Amino acid sequence: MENKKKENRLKILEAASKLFYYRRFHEVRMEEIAEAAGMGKGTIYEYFPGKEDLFRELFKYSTEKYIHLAREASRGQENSRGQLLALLLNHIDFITEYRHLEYYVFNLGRINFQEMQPWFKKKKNQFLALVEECLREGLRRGEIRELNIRLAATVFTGSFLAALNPFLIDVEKDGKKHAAGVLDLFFQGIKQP
Amino acid sequence: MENKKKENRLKILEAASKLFYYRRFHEVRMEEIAEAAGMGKGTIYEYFPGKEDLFRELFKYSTEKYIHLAREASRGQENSRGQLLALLLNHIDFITEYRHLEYYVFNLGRINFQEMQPWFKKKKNQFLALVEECLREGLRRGEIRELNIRLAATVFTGSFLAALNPFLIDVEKDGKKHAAGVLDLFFQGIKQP
Amino acid sequence: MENKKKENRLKILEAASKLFYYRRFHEVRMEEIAEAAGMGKGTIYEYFPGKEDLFRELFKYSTEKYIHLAREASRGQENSRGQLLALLLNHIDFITEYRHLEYYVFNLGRINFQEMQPWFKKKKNQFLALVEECLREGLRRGEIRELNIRLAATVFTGSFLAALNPFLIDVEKDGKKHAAGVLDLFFQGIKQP
Amino acid sequence: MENKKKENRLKILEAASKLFYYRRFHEVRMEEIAEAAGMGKGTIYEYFPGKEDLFRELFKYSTEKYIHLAREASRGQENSRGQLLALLLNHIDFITEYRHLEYYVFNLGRINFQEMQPWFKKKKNQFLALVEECLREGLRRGEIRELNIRLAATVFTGSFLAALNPFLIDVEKDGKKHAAGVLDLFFQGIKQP
DNA sequence: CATGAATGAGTCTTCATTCAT
DNA sequence: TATGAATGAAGACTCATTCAT
Repeated sequence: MENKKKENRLKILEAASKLFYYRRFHEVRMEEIAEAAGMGKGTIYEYFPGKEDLFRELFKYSTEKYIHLAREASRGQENSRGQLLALLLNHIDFITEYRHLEYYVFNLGRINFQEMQPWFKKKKNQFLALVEECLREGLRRGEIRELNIRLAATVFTGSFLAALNPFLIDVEKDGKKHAAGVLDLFFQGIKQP
Repeated sequence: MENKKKENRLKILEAASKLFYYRRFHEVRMEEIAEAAGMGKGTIYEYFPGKEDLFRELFKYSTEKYIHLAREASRGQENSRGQLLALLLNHIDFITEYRHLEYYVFNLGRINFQEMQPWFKKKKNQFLALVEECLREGLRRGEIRELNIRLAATVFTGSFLAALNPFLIDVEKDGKKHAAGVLDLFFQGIKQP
Repeated sequence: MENKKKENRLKILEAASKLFYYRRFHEVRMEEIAEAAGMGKGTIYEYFPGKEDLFRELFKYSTEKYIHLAREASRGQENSRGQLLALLLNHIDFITEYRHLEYYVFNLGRINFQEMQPWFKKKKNQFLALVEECLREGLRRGEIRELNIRLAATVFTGSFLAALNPFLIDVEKDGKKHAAGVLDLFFQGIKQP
Repeated sequence: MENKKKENRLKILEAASKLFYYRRFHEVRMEEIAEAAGMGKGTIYEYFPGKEDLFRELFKYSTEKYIHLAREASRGQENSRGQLLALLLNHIDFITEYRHLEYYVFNLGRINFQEMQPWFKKKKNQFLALVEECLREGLRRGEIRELNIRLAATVFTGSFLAALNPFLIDVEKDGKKHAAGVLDLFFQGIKQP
């Protein structure tokens, strides 16, 4: 029974995330979510107090999934280049396979979910710490020059976004093939040596 | 009369953009926008056919303003480093002073404004062309090594998106002071030479 | 305009009171009230914040109307018997003509409208004061024996209820013809002299 | 088994009557009633077909209880004054101890339970007959003057409704101490002899 | 028999939009 | 041209009721 409960909760989150990706909050009706989750309208309210709450839970769920997958990906790589490439490729996988979740992770922060700020800060630091760890080990192994680790981690993460932000490129078409290029740029810089 | 018309239109756009920054589309009522713009509810409909349209116009307005300001900023810089720094600083200024507009430029792309896709693509290319131009000149002057210009432009732009994404850093506090650091990293890369 | 506003408010109150008399709160839909008041559903919300508020306002409106009519009725009677009879007849008129309002005046007190208790107490005392005034004058004129005026006022008012409570008689059929009998009993008592 | 059935039915009625006293029909949820009765939501439906039915049964249950207690009270009194006082005191006891039931007996009549009208009329007459019996015996014994017995019974009953109507007095504080006063007034009248 | 998870009919309420002034 | 009172379509949410366990 406890299992059924968790399962249903997940069904709702997954259904909702897909619907919310293409349409904004007010464009998605609770009834649609229920239908997509294969249950009755009223049932959603057994699992979430309301639409707003469901939306916030989605935000949490997505962020945690992303960080979890990133951690898995970087594990089992031997050098920092491999680890960072793994993070890049994972990112592209995520925004392709879970593109409906990516929106929450990277863009919802700006919206005024006041009460979630502390939680969000924690998650952000968890992810940056992961990148920093890769860089720090690279430094130890002499793969990376002496530099501001936190800044580098931030910029690296930003380069991911460069690879995906619709203002810049079409991820689905060009994402994966650009990953190595992005990483090389990050490693080598653009300056004439 | 023609002037009054333009003035009112602008008043509405400015008022709306501020309200939409902190709250989502469905959280802002037309009446509020009217009030903030100093006019009656019905009057907005003299200038925009509806709420959705107003929102899209906001998108256009913001994007054009951003590109205009970026172009101005890069002008009058002598080397590519100066130009790129100018773009970075302009970006930070923009997201500080016009933070309520930035949202539209960099995040609304993902939302399915089907009919605006072509327009959006054009604008995106206008901006990337500006960055590419800076890089290409740097290349000509020997400041920059041989590389894939378009990719570099994309990554560069991504790097300063990194400088603002709330998932990563607190722009208001840390934005400006990181600009040079971000640029240096972009120029030098992270690899041990 | 100010006039139109008051007029509409009244239209709603009158329509609502009729509907609420025969059916309970949850049985009457806002849409019905609107229809009965000759306006659109949304318009009611321009005049009352919600259904509950409308209900409470109805309570106030009815009580005030009753007291107003009672005051008018007792005026212009020369002796206490005439005044009390006028009150009785007015009561019967009220519960016949405004039967839909009477419910609120005499029965809603028990329901937990906590925040209205002080207001309600004030109204109750206004009415009892009116009855007491009749009795006190009767006493002065020697029409009435020495007695506890407040108690007598209370019992007199209760006798009204006797004349109307559906647990006891059918007001519409038997109300008016019993009024004088009730009053005589009140004056003479039932005891064998 | 048959016993258990009755016991549960009573548990539900008692629980429901308490909840309905302070809140209106639509404010009390079946789940609450079930909880208060110490059973599951579904179980109530084993005993009552629905919420409305439960409410009507409550009405019957309360009315019958009241009449039963009144009958008991008037028994064993020697003169009509004693009997009427007993009825008054019983009424006050009832509305104090079973205040949650009183509502049904004296106020629900007005609500349009069409199909219950005949039943209700019968009960009403049963009670009035009880009061009339007291008066008739008083008349026989010469305690009471010649009068319209039915009217007197009605007014008497009304007089103690007065003793409880919240429009008039605060029963809990003032109820009992006024009983004798009310009765005296009823016996003596207010007229100067 | 007892239960409570699932359901969806039913209703309040909001708010973009209209239009008479 | 500007307005804001009136409107009703649309949707979140509640809760009586059902029924599989």
